[in-house]
Amino acid sequence: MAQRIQNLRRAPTSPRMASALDFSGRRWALRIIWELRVGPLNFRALQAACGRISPSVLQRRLHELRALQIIEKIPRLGYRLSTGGEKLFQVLAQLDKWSMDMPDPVDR
Amino acid sequence: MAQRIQNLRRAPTSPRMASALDFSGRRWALRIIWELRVGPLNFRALQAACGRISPSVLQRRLHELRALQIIEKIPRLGYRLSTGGEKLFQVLAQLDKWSMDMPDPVDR
DNA sequence: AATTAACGCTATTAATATCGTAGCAGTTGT
DNA sequence: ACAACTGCTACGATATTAATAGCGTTAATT
Repeated sequence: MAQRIQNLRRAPTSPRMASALDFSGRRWALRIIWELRVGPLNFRALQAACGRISPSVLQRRLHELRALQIIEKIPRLGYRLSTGGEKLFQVLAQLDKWSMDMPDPVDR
Repeated sequence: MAQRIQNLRRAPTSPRMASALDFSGRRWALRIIWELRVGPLNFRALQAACGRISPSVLQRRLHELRALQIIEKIPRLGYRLSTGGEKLFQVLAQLDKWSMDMPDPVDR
């Protein structure tokens, strides 16, 4: 019963938030945004910046990020954050601050 | 050369931020935190709140989230956000705002 | 006290995602 | 012409997640 009351009070997760969280849960998705924070990077530079991302996944994420209009492709410079992407970066900047006094990482 | 200069200027991603991003990239990780925003939920309620998470993954994430001290287990109420978890929730609240004028979701 | 229901969680196999490597076709620079 | 670099694809191996069933325990109901 206490459970039932709690569920009634709970505002359900919006579909947009659900898909934002879903997308964030795909590997490397947020990292790619983070690596683009300072300026545009091309495919191979982005690959190097991420460390150990495989090119196939990078390619998938870049498509997805473009579909979400978070990044855009520039003819000779590679990829850069869009206006909406910059806003999302602000969120990650908060995460960066949070991570500073975060406990030690946990393996998979 | 322009690339080289850019790399020099770029502050490299800190190890903590890297692992925070890595963890965020595990499926359902952020969603679980989000579902705990209003109050504690037990295992099965969390499972229902997330929609289609499998119990084995939920169990893994709960362990990981506890190791990161983001959530804590309470004897009869289930799981709730810790103090650090609440801070992380603030970050997700920003993401929620961002998601409101986000383009339509993208399939896998 | 007995029964029922809910609980947290594990086990198992199938489906899917990601990795790691090699390499191709096009462009750029020498 | 040539070499180096580019974005990107193909491929088989590995890792992660899904989906379902169900076990042992606890709590509530009768």
